Amino acid sequence: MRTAAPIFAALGDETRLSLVMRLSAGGPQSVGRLAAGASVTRQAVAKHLGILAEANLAHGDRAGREVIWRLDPQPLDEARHAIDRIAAEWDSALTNLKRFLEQPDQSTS
Amino acid sequence: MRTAAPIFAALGDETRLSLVMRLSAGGPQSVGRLAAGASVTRQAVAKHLGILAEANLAHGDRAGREVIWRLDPQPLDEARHAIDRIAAEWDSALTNLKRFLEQPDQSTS
DNA sequence: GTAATATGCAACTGAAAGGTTGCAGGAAAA
DNA sequence: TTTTCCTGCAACCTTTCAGTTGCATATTAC
Repeated sequence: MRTAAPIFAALGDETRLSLVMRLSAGGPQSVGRLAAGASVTRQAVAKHLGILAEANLAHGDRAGREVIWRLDPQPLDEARHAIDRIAAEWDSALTNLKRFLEQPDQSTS
Repeated sequence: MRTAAPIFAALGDETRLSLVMRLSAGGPQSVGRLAAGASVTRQAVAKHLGILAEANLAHGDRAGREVIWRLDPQPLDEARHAIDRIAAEWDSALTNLKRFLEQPDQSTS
């Protein structure tokens, strides 16, 4: 579960999240093409892609003189499961609290 | 959608993710109790709680001389929807690619 | 009232993150 | 073979972040 933190951290940057969105919507793309649509330099984009790769969220394959980057969906599942687990436990905690509050106090009988 | 990045960023720290997990599993707790189970100082925990509050993931209510912190589940939903959207578009991109590859080349006929 | 407990605020430090510029190297086009 | 294009590497700068220590404040307990 602690392994989910780096994934969230990788998604927790506006530029990187934008790259992930464009990779998911537009399919595999080269570094240059991704950089052309970004508001930062190509080197900054390359750095962000490297961070996504370290989180196993994406990887690039060389094709001639360009490198094509594509998403890697498994870590997304892990992140989603982490959120699901938090939400589920939180819901059950709320349910337990509600049950506790609604239960008549039996010590007064 | 860009609003999801701060939420991911808030979840992208091990200490904070651990706090979120404990709040979801153990229910509302005071700062001191959360700090007692953490590996960092109470002030560090307080800072992290403040960051979670800025991301609207949690909030604290004063109760006497302590402050009770509880989770705020709505932003979690937003984060989950962001992941769902990425995964959905990614799946459709894969499906389109597969369809393209499997389609017989009609220009050769 | 005094002591103990729980929290908040402020200043400081070290490290990491995001960004840039400049240059080098390899592949493709002329 | 030159020239152009795409990418990687390295150094540097600035800002942010995580964490700490020390002190002040408010509330409960004695």
